[in-house]
Amino acid sequence: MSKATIDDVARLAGVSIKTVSRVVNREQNVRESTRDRVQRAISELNYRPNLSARNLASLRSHLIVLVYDDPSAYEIPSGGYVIRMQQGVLRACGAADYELLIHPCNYRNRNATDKLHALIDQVRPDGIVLAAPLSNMPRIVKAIADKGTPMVRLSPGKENGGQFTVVTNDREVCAEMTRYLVSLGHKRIAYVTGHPRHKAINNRFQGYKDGLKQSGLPFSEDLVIAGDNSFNSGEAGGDSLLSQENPPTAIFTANDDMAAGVIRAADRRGIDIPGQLSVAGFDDIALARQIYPSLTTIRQPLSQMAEVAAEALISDPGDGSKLKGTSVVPAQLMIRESTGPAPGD
Amino acid sequence: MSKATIDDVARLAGVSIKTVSRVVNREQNVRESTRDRVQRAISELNYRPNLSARNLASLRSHLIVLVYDDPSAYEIPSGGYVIRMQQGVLRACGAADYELLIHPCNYRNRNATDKLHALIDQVRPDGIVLAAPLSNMPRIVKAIADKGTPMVRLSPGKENGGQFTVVTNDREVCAEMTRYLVSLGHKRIAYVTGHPRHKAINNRFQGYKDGLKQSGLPFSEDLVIAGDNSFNSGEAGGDSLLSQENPPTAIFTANDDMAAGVIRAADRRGIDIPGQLSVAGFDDIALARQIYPSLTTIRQPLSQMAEVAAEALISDPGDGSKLKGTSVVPAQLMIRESTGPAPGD
DNA sequence: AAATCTTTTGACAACGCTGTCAATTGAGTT
DNA sequence: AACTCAATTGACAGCGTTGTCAAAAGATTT
Repeated sequence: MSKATIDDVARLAGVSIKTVSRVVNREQNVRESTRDRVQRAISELNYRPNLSARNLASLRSHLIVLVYDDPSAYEIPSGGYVIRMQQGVLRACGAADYELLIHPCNYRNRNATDKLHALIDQVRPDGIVLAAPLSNMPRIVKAIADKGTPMVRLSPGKENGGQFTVVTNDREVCAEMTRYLVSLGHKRIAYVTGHPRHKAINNRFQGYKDGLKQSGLPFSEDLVIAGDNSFNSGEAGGDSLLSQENPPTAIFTANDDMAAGVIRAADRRGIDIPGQLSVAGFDDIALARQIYPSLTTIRQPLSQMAEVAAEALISDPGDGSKLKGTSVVPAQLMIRESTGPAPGD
Repeated sequence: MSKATIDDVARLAGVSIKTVSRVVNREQNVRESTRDRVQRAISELNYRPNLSARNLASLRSHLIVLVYDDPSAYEIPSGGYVIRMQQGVLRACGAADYELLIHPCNYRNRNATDKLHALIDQVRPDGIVLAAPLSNMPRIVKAIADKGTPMVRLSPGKENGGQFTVVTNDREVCAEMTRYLVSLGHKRIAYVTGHPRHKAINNRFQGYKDGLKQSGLPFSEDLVIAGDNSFNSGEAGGDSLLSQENPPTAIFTANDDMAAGVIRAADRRGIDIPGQLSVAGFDDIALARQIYPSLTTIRQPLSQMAEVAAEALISDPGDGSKLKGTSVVPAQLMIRESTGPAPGD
């Protein structure tokens, strides 16, 4: 039932509240002996500084906000994505006695920016971690920047809007995946693109093309199908590709959901994976390990990216000195069962 | 760049700050005309009350905390579960201008309760939504209750620890699923149990037994396999059941992950689902709709439960009058492709 | 021992709001 | 018109911190 305040601690330790404040905030110039005395009083009373009072009196709120595309706007919540980012931010918060407030943001909504403004005005967070695809929407970025709240963008591309941005090497790693498929003997490697709204999607497609070029293979429009990131569009794309006269021996998709769709399409046609067809995705969603065959894919280091972002916000002294440039956290190839040597190779 | 304060609004509207406060808090006894004037000033200045100041001055913090078992403690984050609860709480928060703070709690950790206490002391939330399985751990419940913070427990069972509890009818709905399988002609219906730590798991098992009894079918230990909620344990359980001399024609598992494992085991043996084997799970994770055949399962109304919980906390006037008893939100059977008539029926 | 400088400490005013309680206003009565 | 009572409004003191600035205490130099 404790609700010890700084006054209680000061009284018990026989010092002024200001000195207690100094100890709590790890300030310089407190005699070792008094610091000890205060520390003892703090733990005896189980004192914890009230966040609201701190926030009100100082410029730091000890609050980080994670803003991400509202998953409830989709039929199937792509929860894994969000959870992993949350975990990353929470790791950084936990290490620094910060708390995390979450704010799904539906950018399709007219009042999305109003809500962001309201949030910022009301809670005055020390920083905002802005997830993709919002991090690539000028309207959203501007809404936050206008308020002057420190922000870190999580982005799959290299582009930088002036704020500190944590990125992955989507393009490079997709080229790597493509080269890997080539190294298995595949010559006809198809690609299913995703929803062009996501910047990442283009980077991945570029990476696919880079990989072909680097391997000396020709790029062919016939082997590219437009999907929209959904399982269903992957299934449709797979159907379309596999019904060609000269079907591809490998299909690389811009995300795992679509890869799962491709696998289902192949399943229904009795096509063996990876014997007759190799399939690779992107994301490493939980499903990737659970389907049969398990899916070769690319894992975005979402949780590390979010952690790096939150750390930067927390450790910034307030002048933005830690919030400059770009930090690259590399993605990783996850080779599993769905890819294998090209048939007859 | 707005940072209008209540003083600015008061000045512009030509009233005292107290009157502005009254308007903001929708108090009675403000003349219509002054209310209008204040409202106009508020929207002109884009004023939003500072949350910390409110929190400090009043007993309400406009903050809800969602506490759940730390999913990062597992290998495969069971994110869907958490996301859905978050969505429910957020719905209630959005409707009432509340913010959501999330707090994963690793109960295996010695200092889990300390962290909870720290959180409560620091942010003084208006309420805590406590998710299962934490909601059934006396140590955790007590840690929160000791601080006097209003709390609502989300629980799969009927038990009630003295706090307001939002529950599902796990047991009843599992009996219903069992009866449904019987109605399809199945006589040998196996069951894969989950990790006994979760109270829900026992309720589900009881429901399975209830269903058998209600259908006049005998219960047999031979048809029960112990799993641990993981995909792998489901696969192992499936293998074991399907290698019996007289294998079951239907397998009901305590969660979807294990059901997916069973399906994989059947796949590998070339057993057709639902032709030769019906499989039913519990949870309705995203995977359930994505695998082939799609999974018949039971959907917990997690998001509604969380919403009901948060609403109760938000609407409680502070005397706990809204925080009594138990509220049941029924779960729902999701009949899909993985169940069908018993072979030869 | 006095003078100077540095380190350590404390008094007190914010921070932006709500609660309390008293003052003012307006309506209804006599 | 004076009086009563309810509705409306405002003054002011907190809420628990931190920032500012000055005072006190030590350390160093002369």
